[in-house]
Amino acid sequence: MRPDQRRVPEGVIERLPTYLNALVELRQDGVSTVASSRLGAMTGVNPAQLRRDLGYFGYLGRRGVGYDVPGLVDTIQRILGSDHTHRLALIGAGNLGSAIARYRGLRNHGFIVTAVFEDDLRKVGQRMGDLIIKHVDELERVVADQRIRIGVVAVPPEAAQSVTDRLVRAGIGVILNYAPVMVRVPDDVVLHNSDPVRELLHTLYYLSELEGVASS
Amino acid sequence: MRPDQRRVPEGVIERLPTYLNALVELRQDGVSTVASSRLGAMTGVNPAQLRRDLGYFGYLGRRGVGYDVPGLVDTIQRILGSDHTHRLALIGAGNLGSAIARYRGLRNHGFIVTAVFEDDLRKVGQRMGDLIIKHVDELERVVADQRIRIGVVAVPPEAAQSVTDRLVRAGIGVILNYAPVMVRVPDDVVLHNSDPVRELLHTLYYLSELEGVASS
DNA sequence: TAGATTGTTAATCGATTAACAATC
DNA sequence: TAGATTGTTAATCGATTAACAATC
Repeated sequence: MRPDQRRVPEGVIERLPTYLNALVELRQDGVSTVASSRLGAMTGVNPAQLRRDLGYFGYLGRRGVGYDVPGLVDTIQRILGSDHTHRLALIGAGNLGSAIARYRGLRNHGFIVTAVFEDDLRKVGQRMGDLIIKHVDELERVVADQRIRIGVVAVPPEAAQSVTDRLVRAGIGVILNYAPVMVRVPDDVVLHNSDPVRELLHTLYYLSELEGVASS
Repeated sequence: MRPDQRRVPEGVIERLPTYLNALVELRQDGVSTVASSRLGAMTGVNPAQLRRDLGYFGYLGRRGVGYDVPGLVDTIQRILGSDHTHRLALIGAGNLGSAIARYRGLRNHGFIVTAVFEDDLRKVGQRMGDLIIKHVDELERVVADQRIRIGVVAVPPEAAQSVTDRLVRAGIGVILNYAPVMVRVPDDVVLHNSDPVRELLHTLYYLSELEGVASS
């Protein structure tokens, strides 16, 4: 088993987008080469770990010099798959949906919302940015026609599971769920439940700890 | 050092909200007692790990019986600090801000948005739910008056760091940042950067892997 | 060449899991 | 009591870090 075929730990994959952010920043500033110590300081990662992480993908720095910034940007984008554009289907044209559609970070990383779906007939047919809001019944057809592989769920909690099931049936590969319920998907679909409450509860613990709240 | 004074690993804290969700569900269904095997199956956590996690807080189940559902709900809420209500300051009254203010999950877990701030004078003075949108210049005063300790940043990326700095100066303890930039805070402030793009990039990797895209 | 920084080995650390005596 | 399930020990696993020879 060659090193670049070894299974890559999930922690490594989670750190790649962080590296990418820092590297894009460096590239904008015209920096052509970066040492693991500097990139580590920028991202809060131990330099040894950073070198090891990059090693998983067989990416080579130059001893005594460091890593080539543009080259590493390209490499990480290729590893993550963000070196080409991805079409997103957005389900839910409420406040959250509008916020997502408008989100600049998405376009910068090659994500383009190419279809928006809604249940509410008053919204169907209206514009959202360059797109016309479609009825959710068209979901399967449009997803297939446009060969969309990523779905973003931004509907009320009651509707989240049924929308998710439709996306799965339509053959989508990745679902990002922003509804405040956990949804379930088959094993072959990649799911990310984004629950702000869970994040808040999690940080809350550290708040109490910081303030030294007695537990008795 | 007694076991309940040992430092609790971060992974444990991250799992607590998941346990809490499942337990609340069980409680709604009138289940009074649950074994680690069942709760583990519901949450995707190994039963042994679950028992160990609860052990960190000195919480005791009953051998041969399991864990008391309402008791465990109370205990986890107390550990996380969600056994009493928390006031939130929301900064940014755009689409994202509106979505957050309306988010039901928050109120269910004791989080109440009690102040909304905006930069845009056209929005200042308007209503959002029961609240009047305030100008961001009032932030420090209102946060101090209402003794708010949690701030949620939902402003455009350019404004995120300066808003964060104001929150820090106002003495806030926890900041949830939903703007698509990393912001920096002093060590004594708990920060959570919620970057949807990072989540997307991360899931994207698994999509390519699933589809067996060749890397050469 | 001399200085810098990598790639990688070995050591450390911590988290996860299996197993089982204790006990409800 | 017999069956069930905990709390906890010991074993495993994997990730992180320090250290340094290789090398630009």
